[in-house]
Amino acid sequence: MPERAHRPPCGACAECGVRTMAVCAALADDEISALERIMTARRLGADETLVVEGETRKRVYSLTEGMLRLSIALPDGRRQITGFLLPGDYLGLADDEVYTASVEAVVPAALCSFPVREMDALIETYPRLKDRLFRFTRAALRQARENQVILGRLAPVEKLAAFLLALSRRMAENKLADNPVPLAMTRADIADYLGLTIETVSRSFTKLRNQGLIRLPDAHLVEIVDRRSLEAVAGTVA
Amino acid sequence: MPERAHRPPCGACAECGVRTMAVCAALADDEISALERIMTARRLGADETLVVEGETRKRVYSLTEGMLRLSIALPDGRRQITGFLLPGDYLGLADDEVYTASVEAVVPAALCSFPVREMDALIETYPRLKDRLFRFTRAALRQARENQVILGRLAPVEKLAAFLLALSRRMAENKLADNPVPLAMTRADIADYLGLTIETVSRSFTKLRNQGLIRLPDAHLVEIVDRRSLEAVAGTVA
DNA sequence: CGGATGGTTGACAAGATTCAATCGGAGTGG
DNA sequence: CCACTCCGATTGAATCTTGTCAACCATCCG
Repeated sequence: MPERAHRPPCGACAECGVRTMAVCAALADDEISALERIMTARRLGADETLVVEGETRKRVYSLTEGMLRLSIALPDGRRQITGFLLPGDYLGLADDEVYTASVEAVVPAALCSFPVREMDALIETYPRLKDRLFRFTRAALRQARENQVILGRLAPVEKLAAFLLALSRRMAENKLADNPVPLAMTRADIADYLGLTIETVSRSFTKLRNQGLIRLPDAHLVEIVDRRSLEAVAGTVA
Repeated sequence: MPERAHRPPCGACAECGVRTMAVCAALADDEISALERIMTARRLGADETLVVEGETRKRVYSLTEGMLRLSIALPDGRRQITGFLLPGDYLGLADDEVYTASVEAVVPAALCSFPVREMDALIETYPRLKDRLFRFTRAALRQARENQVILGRLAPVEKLAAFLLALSRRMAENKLADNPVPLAMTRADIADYLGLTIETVSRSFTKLRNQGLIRLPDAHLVEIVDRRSLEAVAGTVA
């Protein structure tokens, strides 16, 4: 059977790596075709833009591979990254009419794309779909509030420690390598996520390394050596 | 007719000041009794604690009068206020099993209290109730992300400007005095909300006042004199 | 009247940002 | 295959902002 354009990036939903974690997990195997029918596969190259804040919200997405960053820009160029999306995460939870954040690929990514209208219809048809999205939204809200604590009350090293632990935890939840943690994003991304400068992020990495809490085989791979102490540094946030 | 214990603080739902804004607005006048039946009125004195983070989530609330603060504490005593609740706001959107934040009254408050179990049942009975709560949750998520920008990327004066504008806007939305804005909370609350110290908050107020953007008849009343310029300072956040 | 609480202001110090230089790896082109 | 360039990351030094500590003020309440 030839490949169709609107097949999930990973083949069919049945064989999808995030089948048990993503939105679609709300649907049984015999219901999934309804979702497949309105779905389009989409691939993004590194740093490619998927959504620009302010655009009308026409499509929603489910990430299957790679990593995305959500960011909000200030008029003068400053930028705050409000979250990183991992495979299994849903994109479009927060917004109604227009996107309130831009979305770019951190690394090459694959996602399932759905028209909002048709997805909304499906949500009304399958209550468990709505429930699952509701659950996702609540989790996102908790995480955003957790981030408020990190941004507002932690010192740079503490922020980084909390970030690494949270990332490791989420990677584990989504069944990805969680130690050593591969850091797909750049120092600039981390800085814009934690409300710091790249220099301060770099120095914080060095501090954690010198204290023996982490190892850095290279700049994009973090081995958590002493999780307990790292948690102590993070103030048990995350 | 004598007052019953589980009447809304403001009388019956029909005469409630937030009837058109709160969760209950999802129900028609002839459906509201279902909500009234599971509801208990609750009043809080200033600084009284309603919820301690970590507790199991047994009840959810709808605020009818006053103001609440949501906060998360660090083991060493540092505190981040993640949000202020105004009349019409719902309490319990983010959490599942346990509360992830503490809740205290900023000023004397009145609220409708619902057992989670029975509320959940009602939510399943009245789809519009669920939809409204979903909408509330999305709005809360957007606001939390907005706060991430404020906390992560704005300078102190900018933070305060953004805070005052956002508060004024929300007060207007909830049909409360929006200019001059009554500041129910203390400088310490504002500091813990914006990730600053009380001294820096105080200095920022003084700066905005000296620039002629606001007037401060007293410490708890802010008149926005030059909204446009204040927005410029805030970087059009909020 | 006096004490307590919350707010403002000042002086100082600590810490992060800024600016600048260096390093290292990846990719390119000769 | 190697040299070169470019980009990201790290490190150092100076600056500047914010936090800290302290004093002072005003108001409220007993």
